[in-house]
Amino acid sequence: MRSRNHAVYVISVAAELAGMHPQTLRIYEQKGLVQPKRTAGNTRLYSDLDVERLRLIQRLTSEIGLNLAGVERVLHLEDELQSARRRLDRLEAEMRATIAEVHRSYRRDLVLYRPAQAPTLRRQ
Amino acid sequence: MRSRNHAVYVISVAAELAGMHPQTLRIYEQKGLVQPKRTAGNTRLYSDLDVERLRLIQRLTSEIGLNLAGVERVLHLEDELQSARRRLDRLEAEMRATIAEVHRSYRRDLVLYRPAQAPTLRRQ
DNA sequence: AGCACGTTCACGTGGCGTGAGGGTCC
DNA sequence: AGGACCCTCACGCCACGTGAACGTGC
Repeated sequence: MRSRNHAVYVISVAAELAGMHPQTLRIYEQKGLVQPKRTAGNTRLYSDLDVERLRLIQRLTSEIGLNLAGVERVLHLEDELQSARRRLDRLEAEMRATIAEVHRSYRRDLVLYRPAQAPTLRRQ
Repeated sequence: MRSRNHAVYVISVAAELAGMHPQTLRIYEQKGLVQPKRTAGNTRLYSDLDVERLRLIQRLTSEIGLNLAGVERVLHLEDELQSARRRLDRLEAEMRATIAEVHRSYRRDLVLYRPAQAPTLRRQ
């Protein structure tokens, strides 16, 4: 599965996979929308991730009707939104954990009022 | 300050305030980007909020180069992002409050181990 | 009665996709 | 040596802004 994610394609293949004209891919690179690697001989190499990104751009332009400035902006905003939502989820989990931790700490405190039983209760 | 927020403008004035052509404003309304009120005689009335929105659209199109589909999408995404960030802030505050509440509840529980003092400690 | 509003249509410009021409690499 | 890559230029189409024409409201 590692090797599959590292498959690379020359521009004609990548264009076919994304359903686009090869020249279009060159324009997209020029505008900074995709950054394929290059061989020593300057040939573009598109990864699966690059192709996926191309398909996303394809959707944004043809279905939604964005121009390239819009694609750039929307991709950036969607990244931000996704990261904000991830932070939200993480914070929620953290909140539950912290509250549980507070409960646990008080339970430890409580046993101090019954010193005779403390040793047995305290193990783990 | 209440009345200032309810100022309204006919299309020529609103267009001037936003630095746009009146016809452009009609197109934007047709595309759903702004929704000015109407008089009984069908004349458009733009509020300060409408004008502000027009200025924002102006920035997105002229400075950033979005087309109208992009403006619509970006405005929507920015709304979502803002609401996600607000939720994040609220959740943070709520988290602090909840943890404080847990602490307080345990402090009440603790006094139960000293029934003689409980009545006085319990008030409030 | 006149001016600014309403709508619809037409034109110009610019962004974007597509193709051709010519050079280079495998 | 041939085919696919590289780049640049040119053409065509469509979106958008702007203006004109014509009717309506204040």
